[in-house]
Amino acid sequence: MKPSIPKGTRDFTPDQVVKRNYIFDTIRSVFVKYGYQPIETPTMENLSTLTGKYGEEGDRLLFKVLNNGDFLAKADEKALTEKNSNKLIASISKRGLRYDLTVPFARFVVMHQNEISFPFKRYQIQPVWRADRPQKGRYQEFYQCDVDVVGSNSLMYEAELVQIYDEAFAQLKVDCVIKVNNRKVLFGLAEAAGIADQFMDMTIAIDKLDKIGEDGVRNEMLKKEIPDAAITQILEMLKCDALAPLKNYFANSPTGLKGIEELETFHQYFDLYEAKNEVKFDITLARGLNYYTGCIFEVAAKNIKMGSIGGGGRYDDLTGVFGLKGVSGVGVSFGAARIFDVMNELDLYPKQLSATVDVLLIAFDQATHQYAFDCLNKIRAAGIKSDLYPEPAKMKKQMKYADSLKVPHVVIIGGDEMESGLLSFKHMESGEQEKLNLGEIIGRLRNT
RNA sequence: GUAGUUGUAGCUCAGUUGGUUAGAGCGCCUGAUUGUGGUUCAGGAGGUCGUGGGUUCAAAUCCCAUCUUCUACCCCA
Repeated sequence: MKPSIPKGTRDFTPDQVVKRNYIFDTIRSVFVKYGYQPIETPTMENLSTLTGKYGEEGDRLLFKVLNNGDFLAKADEKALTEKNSNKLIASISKRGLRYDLTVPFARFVVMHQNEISFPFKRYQIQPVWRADRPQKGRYQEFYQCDVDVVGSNSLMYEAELVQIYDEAFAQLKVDCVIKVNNRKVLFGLAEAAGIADQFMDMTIAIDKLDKIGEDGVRNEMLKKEIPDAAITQILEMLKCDALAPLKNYFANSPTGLKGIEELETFHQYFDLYEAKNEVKFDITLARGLNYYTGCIFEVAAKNIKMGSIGGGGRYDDLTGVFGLKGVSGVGVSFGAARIFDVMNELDLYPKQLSATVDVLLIAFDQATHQYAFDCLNKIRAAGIKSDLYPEPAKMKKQMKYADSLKVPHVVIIGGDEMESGLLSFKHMESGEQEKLNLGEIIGRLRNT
């Protein structure tokens, strides 16, 4: 049969995994430094845990897992004869693949509430699945790196999470702009314009501003039957790039004023930190996921056309649906696949990143091969990544193998070398070669 | 889910109005070089033309279906 993989998924070669691990390790080290603890959750969740948490669109993008056994015998016959897929699902699928890491985390917090102490700071690096149409930078399977803290309303954490973004991307050398807004400010816009009940429609339209422009947003809102006067007022308010002038608009919107106050508090903390990337208030930042209630964040890479490489925000009551009220959470997510793509295109990886060994040993006959194996053990005992060509083959073949693996050094062991104990140590890039004993070779390799 | 697009050697791609045995570059293998890779030269291997049907004397080429790629919506990391 012809091998293939499902659409929107991909294999990772050793080279790519090394790069991806570099990203994970970098991000993880920042998480750990800021005091976050690792957790993992199952690949599959109960479908009931997932449905309804991501809006109608999200439900459509959920991967459902078909029940085992004779699932058709237990299927909803009415839905089956009606060919009503949505209705049928409940009776033939009780599990689904995780869509993000936030909802499973909320479930985790509720289930383990008596074992964890609040505020609980966790990070989680695992793949998620979405049945979306694949495009550039959009896959059906991709890793997310989430950091969240639940059980505290302190805006210190908003500042901390933006710091984490800044520090992680600075370490990865990805230039980016971190956009900050507050859902309450957006609500203030709707309230000030007298269309509080159409808040969601307004938000979705505003979110597209940089894509479809002011006129596009106006049309979008007109379609949703938002009054012309309100639209004009909203578009006017959207021109604000600072907090102070907004206060006048929000005179009659307590929620809007609260949003401003939260952003001001955020800045009181955050401004004590010297950011390496651009961090800016962007009133047009909306974000789709509707569980956000306070500050929201999004990260966009500079110098490249790519969707957002991270996003997050505060959600006041995510655990509420699982029966735990009044626990506030705030968190951000790193989109590993997109960061990976950005770093590939901009070639931002450190040069020494390599999947292979520091030295390859080669030998020419059975006696030298066994001698070389003994040398290999000693080199490995010294903690140096090393390997021996598996058989005494032609030198050309072995050298070519070393070259294709980009091994920086080769140790050549023939009869002369074995007798004298002075091995030929070759530096592949320069082509230079010298005779050294094993101890000296290990010393050289340690210093590189 | 809607609309379009792509698929030919390991990779990047040619392939005429349908017409002999489907090509190139790179890569790979062998040798020139019995102990020296990345350069050079000579030779060689490698293809169900995404898959399944159909039209035709004849299909990589035309038609239909399907899978996949990429793109715009939608949404999003």
